[in-house]
Amino acid sequence: MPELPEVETIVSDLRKKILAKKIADVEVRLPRIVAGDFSDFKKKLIGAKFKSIGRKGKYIFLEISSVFPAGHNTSSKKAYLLVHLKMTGQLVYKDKYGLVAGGHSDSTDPALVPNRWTRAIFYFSGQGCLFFNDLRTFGYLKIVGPDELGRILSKIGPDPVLEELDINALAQKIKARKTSIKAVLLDQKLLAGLGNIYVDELLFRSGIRPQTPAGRLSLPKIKRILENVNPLLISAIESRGTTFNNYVDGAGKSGSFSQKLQVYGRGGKKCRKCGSIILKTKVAGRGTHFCPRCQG
DNA sequence: CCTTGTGTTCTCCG
DNA sequence: CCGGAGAACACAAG
Repeated sequence: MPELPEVETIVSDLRKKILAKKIADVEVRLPRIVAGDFSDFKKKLIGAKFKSIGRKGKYIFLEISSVFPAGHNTSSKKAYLLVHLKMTGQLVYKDKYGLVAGGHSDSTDPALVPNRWTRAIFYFSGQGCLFFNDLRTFGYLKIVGPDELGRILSKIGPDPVLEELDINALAQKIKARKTSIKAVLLDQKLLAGLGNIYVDELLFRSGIRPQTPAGRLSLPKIKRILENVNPLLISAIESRGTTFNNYVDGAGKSGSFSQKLQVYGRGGKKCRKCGSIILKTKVAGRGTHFCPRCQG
């Protein structure tokens, strides 16, 4: 599951590889993953370049710069390629297309692209391809203008890696919620970028049980959680993200933060801090892992 | 049956 | 009956 650290790793990888390369062609193998106007999709992309790549929370947006000849009317509004990877989406850049004969592979090895989960391919002039792979096809690609992009990004809360969080204001909001602290932290409208893995890890670091009603936590405890968010995400980015099932970086390689997970996916195993058995339950409809001793 | 991110819809409560 | 909150569902495939 790509969450903020994984998306950040992909974005920084792609910035080094695809910016200012002319898009020679776009192949869409599963039209369903293109949201919005399909004919507009190719029209806007082919012949253009990606001028910059941005991110907020788990949303990725690539600024499209047209490359019309001088004198051509380019006054039309800016366009962006908006990408959401949802649970199993990948964006993988390769210098060369087709490491597999026939351009089709059943291997889950992301080094072997395209494969049967490749949904779209961007071919750059000269050399280089960007593959959008998605096993479960929840992810999408969409051409959006500045207005729509702004509308989407304004619906989600601050990004704890890109912005300084207003801890006091956020703590007040959390205090007002009656649902579990885990459900609150998963809510992208409060804070953008946390998903199931990092919420479990964050609550372990903070010594708080995921099922605790948010409003029953003391303000100091809530602030402690919020102060832990940035360091946790930064350290995950330094490990290039968590590969648990499906995630790979912009070059198709795994992240190593999986080795540093304290609770996620460790149900039944010993807590690395106190030796207690990590419990697995369901909170907010999600698989939830916690240490009964370290987390109150 | 399980896994999960997000958008939508349903249900509950005051 | 309304608004808001929170829960449940839909989506998909292995």
